[in-house]
Amino acid sequence: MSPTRERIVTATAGLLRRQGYTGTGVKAIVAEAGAPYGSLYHFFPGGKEQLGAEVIRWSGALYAQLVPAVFDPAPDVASAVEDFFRGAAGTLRETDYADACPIATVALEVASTNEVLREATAEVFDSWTAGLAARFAQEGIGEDRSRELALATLSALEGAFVLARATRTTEPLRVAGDLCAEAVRAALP
Amino acid sequence: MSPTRERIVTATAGLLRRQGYTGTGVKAIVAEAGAPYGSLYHFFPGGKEQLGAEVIRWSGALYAQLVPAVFDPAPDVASAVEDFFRGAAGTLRETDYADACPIATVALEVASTNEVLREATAEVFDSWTAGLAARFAQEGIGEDRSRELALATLSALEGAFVLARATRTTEPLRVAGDLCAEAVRAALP
DNA sequence: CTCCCACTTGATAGATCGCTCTAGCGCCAC
DNA sequence: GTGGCGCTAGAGCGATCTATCAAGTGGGAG
Repeated sequence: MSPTRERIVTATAGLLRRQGYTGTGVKAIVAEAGAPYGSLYHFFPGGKEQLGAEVIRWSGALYAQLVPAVFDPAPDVASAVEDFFRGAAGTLRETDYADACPIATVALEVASTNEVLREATAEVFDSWTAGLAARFAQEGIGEDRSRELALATLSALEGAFVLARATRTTEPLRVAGDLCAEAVRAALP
Repeated sequence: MSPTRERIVTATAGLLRRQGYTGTGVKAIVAEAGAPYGSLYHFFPGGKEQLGAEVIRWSGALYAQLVPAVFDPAPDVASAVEDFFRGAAGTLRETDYADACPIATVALEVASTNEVLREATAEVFDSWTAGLAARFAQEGIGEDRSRELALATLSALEGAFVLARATRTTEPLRVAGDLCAEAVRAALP
């Protein structure tokens, strides 16, 4: 793939994560990417919306890789959940509470205003849920219960991100992580 | 208070909830409020930012009233938590997945871009946390544990809103509500 | 070499952004 | 009636938004 196109995608991903969709201008994207203005419309003839949809899915796939990266080395699945929340807290602090979920801000913005982008965010959340549920099922938890735990864990994580970024504390991530880890532990056979 | 000023505040609250801060133009606000353009700047000389900060706090105070409204008639505090999530799910469905948290979208948008508005959202989240924690403490749960449960419950609720609006399902609210209610039940003396 | 096409470049269109400004309306005090 | 004032009313400013466009660059195929 063209390096320019790649730079546009990664630059947009960073901007969407921090400022959301409507808050990110095309001008800011090409400036951040160091790309000429016309190149963006060469690679993304659908404009900002097409670029946004692709970046949402790209960020979603990238973030999904964190699940095996954290769960594989963990001693058990419950402490993996704890590690996941703890790692997110660390990233948040290191980036001055900027880098949390790459798509949550956009998801809320577009949920009632842009069906194309809303579907992209829904796909990503579904894939994350499925990935997490598979991990739980792998430990012997029933399929339905695994899916419930995955949804609840993802909800707690996303919500903790909201509170943490607003209040500039990582406390929500700690207590939400403990709550989920405990629930997972209790569900283990 | 002037009825025009009040209409501007309520109209802005509705728009911020659905479309966020950057996605809501001043023109859209005055159109929705049926108010003349100049009136907005008469009542809010600080412009869009001042209006936004006031609306965040106003919506926060309004939403805080839901806690006693749901918790008072409930048989016990754990089922009150369940009722809260169930009620949110009902509202979400009735409004075509538009009306969830009145400030979450704005909170994520401004967390790294506007300190004035970020502080307003932080204040609201803090007040909600305190209100919820007081309810738990009232039932004999220790002060620290009450605060933890309040933070975790609020996190789960906010995150479930994100997933629910994106995927257009109320399932996240159900499982997150169950998780929190169970945790509260376990913490009761 | 020439031709071709993917890609770069930036000026610019047309719409919309937040905001300011002047003008005037309607009500109350005097 | 007259003056003052809270509020209404909307034209219009400069800036910024997304998107388009024509022109140009560069490298590989023939």
